Amino acid sequence: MLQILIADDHEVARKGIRSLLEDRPGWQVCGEAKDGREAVDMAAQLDPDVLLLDIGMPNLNGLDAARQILAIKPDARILILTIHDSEQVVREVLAAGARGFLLKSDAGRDLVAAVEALQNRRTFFTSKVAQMMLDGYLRPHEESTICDQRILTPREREVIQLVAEGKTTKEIANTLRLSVKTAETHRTNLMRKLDLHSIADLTLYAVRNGIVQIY
Amino acid sequence: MLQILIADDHEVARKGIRSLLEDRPGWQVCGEAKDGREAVDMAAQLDPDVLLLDIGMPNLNGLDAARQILAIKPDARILILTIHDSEQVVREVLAAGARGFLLKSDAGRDLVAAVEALQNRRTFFTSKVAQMMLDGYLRPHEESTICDQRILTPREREVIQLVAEGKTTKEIANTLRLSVKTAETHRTNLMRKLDLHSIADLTLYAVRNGIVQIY
DNA sequence: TTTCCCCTCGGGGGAATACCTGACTGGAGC
DNA sequence: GCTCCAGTCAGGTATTCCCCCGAGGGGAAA
Repeated sequence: MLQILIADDHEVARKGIRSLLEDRPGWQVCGEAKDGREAVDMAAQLDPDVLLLDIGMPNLNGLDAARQILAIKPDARILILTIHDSEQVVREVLAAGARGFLLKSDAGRDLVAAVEALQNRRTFFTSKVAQMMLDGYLRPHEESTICDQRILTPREREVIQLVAEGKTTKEIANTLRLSVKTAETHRTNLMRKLDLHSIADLTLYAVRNGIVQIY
Repeated sequence: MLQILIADDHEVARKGIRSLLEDRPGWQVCGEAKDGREAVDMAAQLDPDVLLLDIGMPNLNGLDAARQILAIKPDARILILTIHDSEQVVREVLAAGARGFLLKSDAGRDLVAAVEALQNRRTFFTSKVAQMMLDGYLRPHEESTICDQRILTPREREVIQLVAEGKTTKEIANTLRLSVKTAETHRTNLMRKLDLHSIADLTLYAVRNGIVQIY
């Protein structure tokens, strides 16, 4: 039985995905997470075979969640679901180690095929993205904008997302199970690295770089 | 001689607009402002007949700038230039007292005609917007999202924009020529009105409601 | 006129931030 | 072995934020 975990912050999206999958014999949705952090925790507990992760989620976005999940479960096959399809996003998805990339607009048509591909340890990419990869595969990599991996460490990306979501240092420490001082240290390091000097600056940086979702 | 003031945060945009206008006999670009605040100051000093204001500008956006300019120069004719064309934006533009609305994508074709219309004390609206107004003119007004006029006072909108742009209280006080305490008061009032409790929350609110530009 | 509201400014105080120091652990890479 | 770095935690200090309080002027609306 193929165990599938769904992570999306919108319940309707989760239910919609579930409905597309659960009448399929041999497949079972073993859990639903409403953000990336829950997805990581549930992945550790439930050990799903395939994970469907939305990118734009509160607390921890889908890309960082994918990285964390693959660090503890290298065999997990991850399909990224998103509404965005820029080349930069695709690069980040691939760099995060995901096996598939599906636009939500294509999910109704292609979701079963995508999960089937991952089940058989193949990859799956939305047609538009597949074409994009063929067109621009050898183009020089531009600077990364979303969830920048070169500058920020994974922990720092987690912290900046929570900062930008309006959480206080104490809340961040609780969420990440850290001391307040450690959360402060990460925030300080972020500011030094990015040459920013206030919460508002960090928030704008996160918004501009897609680390948090606006809507 | 028709005196024209241009306000846009991008120099290339200002030069482009200027080039479209300055070979026209009887017209003169009397100044260029790089944000709304400069536009207000220059409008008071230069007393232009027609003002071309971009909406998305730092420090003070084009809509609030239009309101301030019309408060001190009721005869000024204002043309709003923007890349957005949602119905909500159009409503806000009209409510601000602008005489015209031109999409930047149409500027090359229609800018001269638009300024000509304002010169003759007529209005001008991008064709797409004109159609939109005909279609939906009598539809019930939805809640305002951009530069919300019902909840926030003009001063408060100025403050929240500066807060969300990462400025410190001291910088805000200097920009608005206020005491630090007054800037604090406005920030506090904003937080109470909006039920927000941190700079990051205010920033996200401003981003979500289009008070600041993200890109 | 009276009553609002907006704008302005101040005091005070507790909390949080910004920035510095130093230190320990563990893992990855040399 | 060693270095390097991410991650963890702590102390200290100056600054800023956040939220009370009060107060006065001015303009618009009742």
